[in-house]
Amino acid sequence: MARSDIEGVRREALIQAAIGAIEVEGSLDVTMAAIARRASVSPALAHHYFGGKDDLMIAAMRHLLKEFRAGVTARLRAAETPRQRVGAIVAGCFAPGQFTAETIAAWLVFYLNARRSPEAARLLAVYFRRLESNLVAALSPLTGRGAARDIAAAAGAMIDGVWLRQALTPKHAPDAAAAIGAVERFVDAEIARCA
Amino acid sequence: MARSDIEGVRREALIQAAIGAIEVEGSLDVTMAAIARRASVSPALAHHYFGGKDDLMIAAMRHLLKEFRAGVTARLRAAETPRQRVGAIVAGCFAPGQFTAETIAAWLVFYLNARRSPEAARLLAVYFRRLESNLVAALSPLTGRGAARDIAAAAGAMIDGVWLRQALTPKHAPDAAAAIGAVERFVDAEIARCA
DNA sequence: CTTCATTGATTGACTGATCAATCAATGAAG
DNA sequence: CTTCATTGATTGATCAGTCAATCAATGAAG
Repeated sequence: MARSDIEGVRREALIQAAIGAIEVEGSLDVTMAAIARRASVSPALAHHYFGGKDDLMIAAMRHLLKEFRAGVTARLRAAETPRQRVGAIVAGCFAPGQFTAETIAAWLVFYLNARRSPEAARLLAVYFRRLESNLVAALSPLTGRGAARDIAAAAGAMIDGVWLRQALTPKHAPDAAAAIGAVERFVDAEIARCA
Repeated sequence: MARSDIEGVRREALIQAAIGAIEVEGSLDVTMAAIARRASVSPALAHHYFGGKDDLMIAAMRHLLKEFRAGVTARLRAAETPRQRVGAIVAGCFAPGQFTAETIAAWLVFYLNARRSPEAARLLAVYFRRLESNLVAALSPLTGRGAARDIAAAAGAMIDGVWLRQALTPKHAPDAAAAIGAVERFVDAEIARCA
């Protein structure tokens, strides 16, 4: 492997290890040693590349955010009608990579962390704003701008709620189809109310 | 103060202090020293009454659960029609004591903790089961048992989602009326679908 | 093709701080 | 005098972060 690639590989491995450790532990209270062990490097190396634990956590969060956004935008590009665009966003929220108990637990951890870390709060705010403005844009042609805002807020809450419940019932495998169905039914009902 | 009351007073104070500390910190990673300081006692006393940190956390969680349940059952007793019973449950979820950013943060912390603590998971499971069965019982006369189950699950998810969003936007004070309105609109629409 | 200096990767050992938990001692109420 | 509440001091463990020292790859000079 070319030497210039090593840094990228290590950073990636450490970020994945951090997310994995957070998922398993259900808390940001994971040791650098545990993360480093997962990435098969020494704890010192994690500090070498990320400076400190906080920076690694922010990097891990940014990674999750980026993955999520990529899934949504890919689905949005394939959509043609406004209603399909709404469906694309909903489906993106329950994509196989996103809708697992472990990933959701990691999201929750980051949510809570945002209460303490301004940087984490800023990242999450950007994510929420993008998701909501995507939804509003997709809904506006169907319901008008004002109603679109209300529906987007409610649908967003419902999506988060389904996520949350899923994270807490590790007995059942996440049922993405049922989740999407519930949210879509809600959206359809709300659109009908505006027609 | 009678000597026999002291223990109860201290336990109560320590539980409240624990919840307060968790709310502020947004994590179970609060020190016994910080909790004890909030309760104006020494750290050693907290251990004396609760045995260990885990036990104190479980006690705090149990306390939150009990408060929540008391609010819902009080509202349920005042309801007369099935639809009113549904409304009572929804309103109970957004009661002033429950629907604050700090309390919600504490709930989230306990949620995540349930991934690690079997006792916490058991307590949460009881809470979920009760809430859902209350909802199903209230909805069944209106929609039939099968549909009631589906609607209860979706409404529960929506309630949790509204909670979650609220915990993450500490800028806005929680708007209980809007939250109740959104959930009730959803429930009404779902009931209408079954009529 | 060698040699060797440079640079980045990597680590083990260490440190200072923090924290849960313990315990023996104190003191007040009955 | 007995019992229980209460605490200060202490301990052992854990962890983030540091540092000086190796190791390995690259490339330039001869």
